[in-house]
Parts: sequence; C-alpha cells; structure tokens
Amino acid sequence: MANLLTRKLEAFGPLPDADRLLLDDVIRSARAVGPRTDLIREGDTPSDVNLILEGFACRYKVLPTGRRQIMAYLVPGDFCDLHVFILKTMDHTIATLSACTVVKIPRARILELMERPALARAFWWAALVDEATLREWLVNIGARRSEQRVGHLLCELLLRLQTVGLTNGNQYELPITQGELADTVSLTGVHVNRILQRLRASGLITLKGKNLVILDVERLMALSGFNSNYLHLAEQDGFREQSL
Amino acid sequence: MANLLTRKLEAFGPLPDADRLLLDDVIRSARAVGPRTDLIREGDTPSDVNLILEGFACRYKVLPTGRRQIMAYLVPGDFCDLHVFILKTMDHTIATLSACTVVKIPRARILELMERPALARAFWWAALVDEATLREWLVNIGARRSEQRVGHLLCELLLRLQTVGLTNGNQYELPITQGELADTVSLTGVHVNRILQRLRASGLITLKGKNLVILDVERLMALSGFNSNYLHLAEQDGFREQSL
DNA sequence: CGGCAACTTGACAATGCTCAACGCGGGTGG
DNA sequence: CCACCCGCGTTGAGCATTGTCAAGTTGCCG
Repeated sequence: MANLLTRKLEAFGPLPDADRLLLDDVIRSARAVGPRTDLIREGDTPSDVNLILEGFACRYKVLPTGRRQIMAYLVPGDFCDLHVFILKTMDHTIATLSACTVVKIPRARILELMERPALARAFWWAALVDEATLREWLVNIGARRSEQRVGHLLCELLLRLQTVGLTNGNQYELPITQGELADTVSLTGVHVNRILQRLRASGLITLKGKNLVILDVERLMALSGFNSNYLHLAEQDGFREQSL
Repeated sequence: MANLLTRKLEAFGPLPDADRLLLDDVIRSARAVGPRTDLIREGDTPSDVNLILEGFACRYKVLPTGRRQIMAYLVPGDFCDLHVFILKTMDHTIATLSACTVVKIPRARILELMERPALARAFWWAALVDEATLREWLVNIGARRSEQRVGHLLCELLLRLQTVGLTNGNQYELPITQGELADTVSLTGVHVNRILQRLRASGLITLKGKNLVILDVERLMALSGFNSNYLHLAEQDGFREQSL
C-alpha cells in the first residue's frame, strides 16, 4: 500500500498487479516545487501531465479587478490536466499552494497507460470525479451560507485525504492560509477568519497553524449539508466490471 | 449544414463525410418533452445518453433548504451525460427548462461512434469544454458582481447558440424565466429583475418575453469581463490533427 | 532579535435578500 | 367567447450578511 497513486485509483476499483507495477514506475522521477509557484499558466500549451505526490496545489483564475478565484484543490494523487490531449491552450492556471512534490508524466507515457483497460477506466473515473467535485463547489459557493461553505470544504478534504491515507483519525494537515481559503469559498479573508472562530467556538473544529482536527464530523457534515455521493467512492455495484 | 449535432462537433474541427452520415442517423428518433420535466434524477443509473436537439435544459441540485442551484445549461447539440459509462449513479438531476426535443442514444450506439477517431476526439472535446464552462461559471458566481454575472451568461449563450446557428445577429431566444436565471447566477429573482432593468436602461440589451437582443456586444462583454477562451472555439493549430 | 506575513478584532458601509403588494398576460374551463 | 386564475414580472421599504478599512497582535523565518 505504498504507492499513493495506486491507492487513489483503487478507490474506484482494484487494479491488476501488472498495472500497479506500471504505476510504481511512473512516480519515480519526482521533483520538489516551492510553495506559491505556478506549474502551468493560462495560455500555455503543455505537453506533459502533472501529478501531485505531496502538498496542495490548485486551479485558479485572476480577474482584471485582481480578485482571484480558486476552482479546485489538487491533493496528493490528483492529476493536473488530462485535458492536454485535446484542448490546445490552458484556460486557467495551476499553482502550488504549499511546497509540493510533483511528477511530470510525458504524453506518450500516459497513452501507454491508457492502453490498459483497468487503468483507462480509472483515469476516466478520476476525471469524472473531478468534474463532479467542481459541480459541488459551484453549489457550495452559489447556494450555501458562509459557515456551511467552509464546513463543506473541510469535510470534503477529510474524505479525499482519507482515500490516500493522509489523515490521522479526523485530523489532517491543511497547508493553506485563511486568505487562500477565502479565495476558494468566495469570501474575504476577514470573514473566513470570523467563521473559523465560530466553528471553533461551537466545538466543531480545532485549527492551530496548519493542523486541523474535526472534533465532531457528524455534526459538521450535518451543519454543512455534506453528502459524499459526488465523490463516487465505493459504489457497490457490478457496473464497473462492464466494458468501457 | 442541416444536422445540428454535426455543426456543434465541427466547431472543434471538420469531420469525415462518413462520420457525418452516422451522426445524421443518430438523431432520427427524437421525442418531445414538455417544459420543467426531469430527464434523469439524482440517484438514477441511466443506461442511455440524452442529446438535446431543441430547447433549453439544465443540470441542477436542490438543497434541503429548498434552494436550487443550476449548474449548467444544455442547449441544442449538447450531450447530457457521457459520464454514464463510468459512474454508476447520477449525483445531480437533469431537467428541461423549456419544451425540448431530445434523443435517447443507447450505450452501444455511443460505443460504436467512439470507435471513429474523429468522433471520439470530438466527444472528448465536447466533454472538456463542458468542464471548462463549469469552471467559468464558478468564477462567475464566485468572483463577479451581480451585473457582470448575468451579462457574462448572456454573452456565453450568444456564442454557444451561434455555433449551432440559433442566433439571428445578436439576437436569440432565451426561453427561461427570471427565477430560473436567478437560480443560475445565484441571486434572487427580485434582484435579477432589477439587474435586467439596469442593463436595459444602459442600452445594452432588450428583453421582451423570450426574445433577447444584445444591443452592444462589445460593451456588454467588456462590462462582464467576458473572454471566450474557455469555450475553445476555433483554436487555430495543428494540435488536433495529432493522435489521441 | 528583527521583520514580515498571517491572523485577529472593531466600526462602518453596501450589496443583495426578504417580505409584501400589484399589474400583466396567457391559458383554461365554464 | 369571456372570465377567472395563476405564474411571471415589477416595484418599494427595511434588513442582514458580508465587504471594506484600519489598526493591533502573533508567530515564524532568517
């Protein structure tokens, strides 16, 4: 259970041993990237796919006003841009938030992996879950009040980090500033701060430095209107055995 | 230039004549669906792919509070759910807004079409553009002020409807109530109404009944911070000739 | 130990929401 | 064919959530 990528992809379904070995090989050549560093910029035409192995990265756009909107968090095991194969230019920027370990996978390598049916399905699944997550974020920002917004985000991260083994009970590392959180949930830094105070005062969370503890997961999920169905984890069915 | 689906997919790149004929065949068996009718519900496990031929449909979720968030508009030429092949259960609902003409395409039929390289690429492109649009909506709702939000939406629809030939100059049919618009841009119906007044008063649009005219496209785009790059139309490049 | 970034807190402003009432228009049933 | 009715659009008044500005504190890194 060493390989993070394998672990993530197997959240969808088990992989043949041969495929696992391929994945082990893919993540050999990792490189370190500092915090707050753009990996791919809007307008670029990248030729490789980036995979996050350690740390938090994000997708974002900046408006003429200077307002930045973060559209996705990329956590260990997440691909940055499988789009590369079809769309020519990036319509948004991808950057690290914390210090990260990143692997650059060449197009050709991805195409090789895609020839393996189980891997191809798993990649599809990952891409579709990313899209479902994006939809949920739209709902989060569009329809929930501020306290629910940040609560919902914290719940989502708990589950996502759990599947790659980066939680310790209901506790995980959140290497992100309140300002970045604000750009994510579409509030101001000041207001995010006040909301975190409230969540602390309600006995729902503890957040000291980068260390987050969710004290009462059930209550936080209820408060936030969190329903994990959009992550499509552990769907008990025979469907995925069917052909692509 | 009769087939709407062909027209939409060729916004990405030209298709072989043989593929066009296949597409002509696909859209033969259309059916009419009334307005405000669910096509697929959250929790369903659909086995077909729906394609919109006429009218407006949408993706949405409803929260416990009763608040509805619309996450996407589906206009003629749009597929509802290519996800079907990987994810078991729907995590959101798809419904018509206006009266629609819809085609149900069986899984097997889609798989057939996907064997044609040019069509497979075009389907991928359509899916990726849908995702890019979703990201732009997140930015729209998260980072733009109310007047820009509705302006941006109107600009997007102009371009999308243009590619399927459903505009008449800078004029098109918007078969949607102000309440539905509100659920889309995450405002209240009352406030959307006031914004439309302002846009009218500024000489930017005309909206009588379902008939929208954008009087000054450039100014509306500038006001809304609209940049069409995320629609990935007409990318002049040799990239798409490359292999998938 | 100094400095800078992140966090915290307070006072005030404004954008957008709620509630409420009314007009208009198209569809339906008598 | 007319009348009614309901949904949609419109407008007003007051309110609440969240943003802005500003100043002070904490804590980490060099």
